Amino acid sequence: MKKILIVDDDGELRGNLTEILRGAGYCTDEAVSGCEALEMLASKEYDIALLDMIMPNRDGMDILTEMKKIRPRTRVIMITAFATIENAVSAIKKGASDYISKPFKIKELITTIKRVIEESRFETDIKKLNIEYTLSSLSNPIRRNIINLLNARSKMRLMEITRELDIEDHTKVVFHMRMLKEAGIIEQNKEKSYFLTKEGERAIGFLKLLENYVTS
Amino acid sequence: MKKILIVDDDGELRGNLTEILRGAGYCTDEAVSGCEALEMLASKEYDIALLDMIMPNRDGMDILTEMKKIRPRTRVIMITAFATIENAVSAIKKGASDYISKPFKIKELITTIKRVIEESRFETDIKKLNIEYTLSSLSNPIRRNIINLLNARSKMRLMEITRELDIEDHTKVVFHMRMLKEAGIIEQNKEKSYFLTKEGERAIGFLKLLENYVTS
DNA sequence: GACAGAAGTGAAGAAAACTTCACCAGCTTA
DNA sequence: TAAGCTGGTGAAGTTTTCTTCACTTCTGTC
Repeated sequence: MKKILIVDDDGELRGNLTEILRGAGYCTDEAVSGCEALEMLASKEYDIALLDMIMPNRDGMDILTEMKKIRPRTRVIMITAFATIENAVSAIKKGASDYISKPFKIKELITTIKRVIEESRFETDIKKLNIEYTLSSLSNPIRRNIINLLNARSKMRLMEITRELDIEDHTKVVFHMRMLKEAGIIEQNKEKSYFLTKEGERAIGFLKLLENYVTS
Repeated sequence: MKKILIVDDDGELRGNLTEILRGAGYCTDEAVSGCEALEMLASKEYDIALLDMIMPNRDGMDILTEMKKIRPRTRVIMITAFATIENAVSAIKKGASDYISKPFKIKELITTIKRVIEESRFETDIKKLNIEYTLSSLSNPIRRNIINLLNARSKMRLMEITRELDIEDHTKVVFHMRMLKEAGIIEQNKEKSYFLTKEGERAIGFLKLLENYVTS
C-alpha cells in the first residue's frame, strides 16, 4: 500500500483529501505545517507527499528543498492556489514530481498520483537493471580482465584482446564483449575498436575500491 | 623480474648484496639511509626491501613503519647484527615479513627472499578469490536483498528473512545464506541469528556507492 | 512425550551462464 | 583470385548456479 503524506494548513481540505485518498486505497497521514511534515518524513518513509505551496510560517518551496534532502526518493506533488509558470518551473527544478493548482478535481489528483507512482516504479526498475548488469559483468574474471586491459590501453580490437588474454577461441571473447556492451560498460567505434564508456570507467573505480576493501 | 631495494649504511655489504642478488636474477637498487629508502619507495614500487635495523640517524624500526605506510604491499625483510627475540617480534608486528641476523649465509638470504615472494603471491591469490566471492555474492538480487535486510535490522533469523522476502521455500534462503557465509559477508551466532560481518558492511558501502554511480 | 515450527542436508532438476563449433561475410595482400 | 585474417552469428553442448523436494534434527511448549 502506497503511503501518502498530506501537508496543508487548511484542516477541512486535509480532512477531505484523507477521506478520498483512503477511499482510493492509499495509506495517508496528515501534517499541519511544513515543519511537522519534515519531522514526520524524518521518522517514516512516504512514497508521495502532497505539499501546499502557500502556508504560514514557512514557504512551501523551502519545505520542498528540505524534503528532498531528507528523503530524496519521496515524490513531492506541489499544490497551489496561485499557479504561475515560474513557480511551477522552479518547483520542478527543485525536485517536485508534479504541480497542480487549486481548485482541482479529485479525478485529476488521483490520476496525477498514479502517474507519479508509475514513474517512480519505472525509475527504480531502470536503476536496478543497471546495477544488475554492472555487477554481473564484474563478477566474471574474463570480463574483469577485459575491462582492465581496456583501461590500460584505452582502445583495442577484438583479436588484440583475444591474444593478450591468451584465449584460443575468439568467439568466446565476442560473447563477453557483447555482455559488456549490453551492460553499457564498453562501446565500439566504426573501426571496430572497443573502448570503455563513462560507465566502464566507473566500473574500474569500483574494482579498485573493492580491491582496497578486500585488502584492508 | 622481482625488484629488491637494499637499505644499509655499510657500502661494502650493499655492494656484495647487489652483486649476489643480481646474479640470482633480481633487479636491485641501493639506498644508503632509511630516508633515502623512503624517497625511493615513494617514486617506485619494490617487491622486497632488505632493511638494516641499525643505521645512523634513524632507527630501522621507524623506517619499517614508514615504509608500510607508503607501500603496504612491499615486503620488508629486516636484517640486524644484534638479534633479540623482542626485536624480531616487534618487527613482525610492525609488518616485517621476515627477520634475519648478521652474519647470514647467502643461501639463507636467497631462501628467505624466495619464501617471502612465494607468500606474497599466495596472498594476492587470496585477495582475488575474495573479490570473486564478494562480486558473485552481490550479483544475485536475492542476496542483495538479504544483505540490505540485515543492514536495516542488524540481526535476523532464517524464517524472518524468508517471510520478509516473501519466499515460499526456506531452503532456497538457506542456499543463499550459505553463499553469503562462504563469501565472509555474513555470520551466525549461537542463537542462529544471522548478521553482517565487517566484510558485509563494506559490501553495503559498495552497493550504495554503485547505486549512486548508476543513478547519477 | 508428542506436536509444531525452525534450521538444515543432500540429491535431483531447471535455468542461466559460459564455451565450443561450424560457418559466413568482408577486407587485404601476395 | 585465392589465401588468410578479422569480426561476427547461431546452434549445440557443457558447466555453474539456482530451485525444489523429500527428509532429518533440534528446540520449545503444552
